[in-house]
Amino acid sequence: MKHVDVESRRKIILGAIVESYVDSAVPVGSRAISQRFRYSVSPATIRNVMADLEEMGLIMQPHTSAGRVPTDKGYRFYVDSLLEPKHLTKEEESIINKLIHASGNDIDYIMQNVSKAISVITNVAGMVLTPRLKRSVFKHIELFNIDDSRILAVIITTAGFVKNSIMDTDEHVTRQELTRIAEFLNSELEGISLGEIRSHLTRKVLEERDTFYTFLKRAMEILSVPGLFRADDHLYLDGAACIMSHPEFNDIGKARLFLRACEDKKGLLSLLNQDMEPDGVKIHIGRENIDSEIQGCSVITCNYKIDGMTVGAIAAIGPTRMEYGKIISVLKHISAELGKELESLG
Amino acid sequence: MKHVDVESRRKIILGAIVESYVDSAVPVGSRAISQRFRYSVSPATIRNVMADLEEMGLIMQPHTSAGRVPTDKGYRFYVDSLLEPKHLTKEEESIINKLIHASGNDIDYIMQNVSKAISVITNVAGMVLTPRLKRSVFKHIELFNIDDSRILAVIITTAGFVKNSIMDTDEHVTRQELTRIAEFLNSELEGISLGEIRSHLTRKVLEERDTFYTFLKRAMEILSVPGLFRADDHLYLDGAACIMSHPEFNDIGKARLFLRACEDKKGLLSLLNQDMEPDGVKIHIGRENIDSEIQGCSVITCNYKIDGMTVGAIAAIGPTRMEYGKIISVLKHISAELGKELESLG
DNA sequence: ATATAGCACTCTAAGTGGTAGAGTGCTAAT
DNA sequence: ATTAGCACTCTACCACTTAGAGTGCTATAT
Repeated sequence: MKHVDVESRRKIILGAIVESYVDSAVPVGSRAISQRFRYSVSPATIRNVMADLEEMGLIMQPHTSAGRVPTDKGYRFYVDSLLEPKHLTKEEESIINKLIHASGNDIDYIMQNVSKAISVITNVAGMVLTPRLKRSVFKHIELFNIDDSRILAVIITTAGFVKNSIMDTDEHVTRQELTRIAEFLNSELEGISLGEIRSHLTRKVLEERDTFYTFLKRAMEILSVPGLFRADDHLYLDGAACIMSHPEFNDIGKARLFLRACEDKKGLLSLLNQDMEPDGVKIHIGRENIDSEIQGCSVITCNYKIDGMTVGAIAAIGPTRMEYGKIISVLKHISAELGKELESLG
Repeated sequence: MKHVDVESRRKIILGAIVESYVDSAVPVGSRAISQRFRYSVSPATIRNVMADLEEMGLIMQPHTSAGRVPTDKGYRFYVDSLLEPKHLTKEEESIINKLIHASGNDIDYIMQNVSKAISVITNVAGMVLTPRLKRSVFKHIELFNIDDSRILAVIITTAGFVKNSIMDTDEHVTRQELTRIAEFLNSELEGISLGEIRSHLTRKVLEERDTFYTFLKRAMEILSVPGLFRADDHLYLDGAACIMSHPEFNDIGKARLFLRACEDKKGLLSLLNQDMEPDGVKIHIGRENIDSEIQGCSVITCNYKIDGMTVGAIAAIGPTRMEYGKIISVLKHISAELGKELESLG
């Protein structure tokens, strides 16, 4: 630390400030940093560097005679440039794995446990976006009458998801006809993602206008029931309570805003959806979030995959002052484990 | 008010204290009560009555020179003996009905909207317990292979709920055999509640030991897959944020306890389950709740029915200081509307 | 040229004392 | 039985003080 160039020293000290502040939630002063390096540099020197960092907008003082606190920009720099991957402890891994893999084969239950796992390990709120059906691949459809005017359709995807939907029909469709339609669809749609089914069939109708027309049209009608492919975008959230243990939510007003944002779900949903495309971990710090209600918060998201295909996302949301390194590792790990678990169901 | 017997006067004043406190969250003094009755009795008289009520344990003083606050016992007396039914406004009814009936035929969405309706109208948290499958009546089952080693079972109930489950089999079961089993079950189980299916079949096996034995046994095996009748006890919760606007949660510690209790769900779940049996509205005040975490809170629950059969429950949870009259009316109304909505899906 | 010690300065958090106001209980009068 | 009057109690609020943490600047040492 004694003889390094000014650039490296700034980085080292910024890192120390961020880590110390994340750890203690108290503005960190020059003395504390100096101590952290066993007084190999004096507080006065640290103060000079701090003045630079403040000028660069990476840290700030809540008031004149307080220590420094990282700004959003400071966190961003920390996250982008000097964050080191943090390994999970054996214990943590085992808690996570237990929660995920002991869930039986009920998707709902798995999702609940995953969001709980995130929040328990990271001490911020955990979220999970259910696997998008649209991104799943068609495997099998079954159609049958449940009474004179209603048909039940059951679709199974390669990943083992089952989606069913009841539709009303004006005219009675015979069992034979339903079987024929199902057989046709089964051979026709194999390997197509659910999101593409409608456009695929429309194309087919145009191509084979004469031969199959009425038959195809009926199949289309059946599949066009609303709800069959409706985005099944359930958002699981857990650990909103443990957020309250962070001092930034001592102000009850902020706590309420945060909870409201969590309950609203629309904003978070769109954020997760938008973050699903690029692979890997995405980080949104403080004011970078469009959603004004959760400024002062950071959101870290990560997609998860089944058989190499992104189908959903998990996330952690908490105060800007969060353990970025740890949370990133946790999300990566959970994303992988969740993928495995879902594949094993398929 | 001037010339009534002492007993009635006590009741009237207790009622006034409760209502005033519920309204303002401020300990109510003798002056305020006197004013409430246009000074037809003087503060001094009120004080005498208050001293009696305090001795009876119905009200208490936070400190010597403060007004009075109802105790749990006071609320209980108020709720049991002097609560008058409160009618909802047209607006409120229309908001509720819009939320419930505009939900399409997706159960998940309906439940979400019902819990939101409760919390929006009552300004405390709303909860809904999904319809218990076990209490639903069997209508139809369909079985088919999805691949060599797995079978998909789809059960439909008279109320129109669909439940499906995938089961692994050691040996391949042919399509013909599945059809025969399904036909058998369809004729055998009609009108039986899902909860009774297993015992019904066990009895059957014993009765017809010789003729059908292996056939029945296979049917049993298929139906005994875990998860097919597993309690589908999803608990929907909404409005945890609006709880924070009540002054009793200004203490962040209490807020955290409350949130934790809401997230834990186990306690609430068992409370709702236990309250499902008796018909109508049930009220749990403060320390009456076993769950120590939500002491200081009250829970009001109400069952709901499909075709006269109780299948689930709704509830409101908030600080002890809540608008009992209004919330009771809201839950009654929503219970009825939810029942209607679910019947219309069946 | 860089690092450090020393010092004056600033600001907060916490504690102190004093006051106004709300509410009570008791007693005596109606 | 009811009420007016009064002494008493307790809280909430305000102004004020003080200790302590942290800073920036300057002069000195390396």
